[in-house]
Amino acid sequence: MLDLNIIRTQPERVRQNLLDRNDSADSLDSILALDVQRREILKENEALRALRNATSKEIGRMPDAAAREARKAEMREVGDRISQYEGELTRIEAELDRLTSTLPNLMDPRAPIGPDESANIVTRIEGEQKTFDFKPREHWDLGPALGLIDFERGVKLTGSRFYVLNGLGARLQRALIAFFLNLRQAQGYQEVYLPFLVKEQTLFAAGQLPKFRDNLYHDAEEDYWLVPTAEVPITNLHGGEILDAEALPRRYAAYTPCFRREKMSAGKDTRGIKRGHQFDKVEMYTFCAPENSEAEHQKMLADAEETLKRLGLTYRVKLLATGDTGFGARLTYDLEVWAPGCQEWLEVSSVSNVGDFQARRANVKFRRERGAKAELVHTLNGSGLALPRTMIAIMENYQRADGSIIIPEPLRAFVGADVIEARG
RNA sequence: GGAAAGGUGGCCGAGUGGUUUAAGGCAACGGUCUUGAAAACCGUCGUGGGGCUCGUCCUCACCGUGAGUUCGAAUCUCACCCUUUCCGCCA
Repeated sequence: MLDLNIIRTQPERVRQNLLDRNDSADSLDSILALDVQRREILKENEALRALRNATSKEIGRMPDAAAREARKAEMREVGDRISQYEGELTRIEAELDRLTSTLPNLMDPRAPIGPDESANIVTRIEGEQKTFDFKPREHWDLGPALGLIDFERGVKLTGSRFYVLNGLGARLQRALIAFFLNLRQAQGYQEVYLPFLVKEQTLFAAGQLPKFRDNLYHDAEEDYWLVPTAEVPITNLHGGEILDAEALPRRYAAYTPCFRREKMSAGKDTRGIKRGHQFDKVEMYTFCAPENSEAEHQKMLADAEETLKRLGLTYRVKLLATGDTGFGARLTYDLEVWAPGCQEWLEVSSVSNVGDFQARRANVKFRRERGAKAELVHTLNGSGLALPRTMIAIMENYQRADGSIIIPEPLRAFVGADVIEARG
């Protein structure tokens, strides 16, 4: 959520931001008009309420019954007018909320300006794209061949874009989760285990609702929503709280499955396990003071990169353009890992500084010192990492000519094997 | 799922229609006293919105949430949510 005061005082900045994001700026003028209306009515309504409060007190002290009744009649009329104004206010505020809650965050000026992903900038490539003396196979070929991935049975159980992991396939994923969480802990993130079902307000605070309703799974019976990322529950861990300055930064790491309807990317990446309706992820999340969010952003990016380095995977860092940056983010780096089988750079992490955007929606504040005014914190989130695509990268990068896959050293203890052997 | 009790500021807790401007206490913070500390005493001590004369200012809202009754609601009515205890069920 943007600060209404910024919308009011710097409307042109907000308008330009919407245009840079390749978003519509149509609602802006309505918002400004509603804001003026709201304050006019509020002012008059408050004057009436003040009058009624004062008069009601008088009535309580009046000894004369007739005079009392006359005053009551007057106040009945005032009450009617208050009701009218409040009906108006309710209507205006609902509309104002509806419109402002769909405005995206203001971009960091360092983000390249451009309408879509074509304007993203690759800032670095770390490592060499591996070469093979045979033609590397794609994971959708290798996985079933080694008995790691079973696409048919996933479809049988649920439908398209669901799959089953078997044996060492399942074990490899579990190993990655344990490896990630241990690394996060060493990097200063506290592990949390969270509900995978949340209520509507939790999704609103994280910025998923109302705008991205179509991409979420919802249980109508209980009015619960399946989390699309751990970012959603973590954002609300401190919802409505005022944190002590000494408690910041607060860094969390959580493993959760993520559920996405993928309505917005229907038809894209249907092959393999790159884009399912359910996938696992370890997420990093930080609450900090505003002046520290840039440093925390760099730390989180470095922490995510460290994961890929330890796994010996080649990756590149992208700075996302205005038109490709997520709704709540001010600045986002994507990490993309090289998959030599399908010959693609796969996004395994997205590391964003969200500023006070989610903190305002979730009402998370901190106090610099006793007696100081509570201020909104900044929040940051980053994948650390998405599991299926990391699995793809490992399978495709560590495959050998005979069809077997070497397990990267840091995972061996967790998997309990050094190699996934080809089947006879 | 059933029954009962409950939900008031950071915490405890009073408040059943108007002297409440949410009492009182605890904790915290500032001060006086003290060689220092404790004690005692004095003071400060919620969030959000709006206004202008921008202040140690005025005003509105908020006592789980939402409606309702009333000139006036923390207080009365209705619905819902949550917590605790007991019962049932269950990994």
